[in-house]
Amino acid sequence: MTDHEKQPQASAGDPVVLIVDDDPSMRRALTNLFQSVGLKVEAFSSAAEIMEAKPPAVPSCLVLDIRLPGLSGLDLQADLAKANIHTPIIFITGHGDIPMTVRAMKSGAVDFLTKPVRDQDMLDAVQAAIERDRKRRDAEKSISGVRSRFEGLTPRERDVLSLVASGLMNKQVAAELGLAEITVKIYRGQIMRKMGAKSLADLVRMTDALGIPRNRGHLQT
Amino acid sequence: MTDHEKQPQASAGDPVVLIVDDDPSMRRALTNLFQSVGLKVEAFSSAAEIMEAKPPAVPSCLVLDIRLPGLSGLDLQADLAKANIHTPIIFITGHGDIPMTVRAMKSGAVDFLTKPVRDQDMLDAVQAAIERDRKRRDAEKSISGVRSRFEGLTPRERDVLSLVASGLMNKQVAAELGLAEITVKIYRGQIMRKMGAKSLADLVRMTDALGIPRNRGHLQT
DNA sequence: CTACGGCACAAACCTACGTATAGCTCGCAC
DNA sequence: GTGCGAGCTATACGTAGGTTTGTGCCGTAG
Repeated sequence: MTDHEKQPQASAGDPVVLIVDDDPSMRRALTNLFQSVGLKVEAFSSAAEIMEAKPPAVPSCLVLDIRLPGLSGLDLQADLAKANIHTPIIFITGHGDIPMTVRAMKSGAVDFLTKPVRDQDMLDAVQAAIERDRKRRDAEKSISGVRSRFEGLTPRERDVLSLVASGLMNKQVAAELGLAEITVKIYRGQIMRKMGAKSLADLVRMTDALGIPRNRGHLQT
Repeated sequence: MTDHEKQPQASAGDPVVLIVDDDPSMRRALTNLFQSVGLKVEAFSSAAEIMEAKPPAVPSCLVLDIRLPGLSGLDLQADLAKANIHTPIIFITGHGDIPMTVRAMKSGAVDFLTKPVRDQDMLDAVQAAIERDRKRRDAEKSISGVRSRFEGLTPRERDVLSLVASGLMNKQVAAELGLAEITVKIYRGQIMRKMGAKSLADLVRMTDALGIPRNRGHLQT
């Protein structure tokens, strides 16, 4: 084995900072700044340009000038949200106003910096943004496996799963679905195997993570 | 208080808007605005003044001028957070800047409006803020009962609960705690009764809501 | 001292859970 | 048709979960 180290899956690879700014000197300055602390950088000059690039597969963040040729930074933010891309965004502005700031922050921006930007502020913001993205990706990944296994269930198995995870006994599930108790038991076993759940507690947490509706749920005062 | 309206309050009472502004004319204008749409209002002229009042027990929100005598609006926001009071805050400012806005929004403000404030903007913001507070209160209430019941558990019962909710079988819990299986069964029954859980699924969701650490949890890819 | 609550265990008993083996129908793809 | 998978059920058996009744120890509050 040349490579006995199993490092990569800890939490994805090296993070990358995506810069979108139409000012070449600004791009260069930011690139140098981020590279000086060991961050990878990709720079773009317009919103359209970055929309064509594929979303990065590693923890990343966007540094956007709010004033861009074509789509503005805020428009790009909205488009990314619509495209279900949740890369954290840091805005930079030369002459921004408060309503603009509020709109950006309400839409989930991590920060909104005014020119001239202090290097340390920018690095702090990027640090926080990348950390946020890393957490989001970890959470995403942890349920993607569960979700794909759920897709592998038959419709009937999903019915049973829903009721079992609600806390019903096998006989109650059977009555609810018009089945024999033994049938429910067998489905239940298949569900546990297919979902890779080692206990009912596992199964309950999986269904909650997937947002499966509870047909008989409760948690009152 | 002649209150002829008999409103059957579905969940919690009438919401109230708390205004903090040192300008009497502003207080009057805001009070009139909110009352015109049927909202209750309490007005204060300084941060110190509102800190002495007791936190409201109904869905509410704060409308703060950012520039106040004594503690500023941002300071008040920080103090409230430290005091574990999470009433949503809407800021108003005459001459705010962007860093101030960012700081307020990052600290959880729902909105940040600039003078002159358009009535509709203010009402929309208050509406959103109150709705947020209502949701938070509902969530809070739904676990407060669970939490108090958990407090009623003996230390040993909590040990067992933790392991049972992790998905261990009774015999495994017994081995882990150095007990006989029968003892675990008895504790388990007491836990179910004390917590008011009608099923293991209930119990698992309660422990998760309480943030009880899992001693043998898993949910990997 | 006595009473009480937490902790721990045991025998007996019942219910619920889970699997294996086996058999059936139906619809669909080859 | 033949095969296949989903769906459904049954008998049988073993394991896990859960309650009841009763016993005992320990420490502390009254």
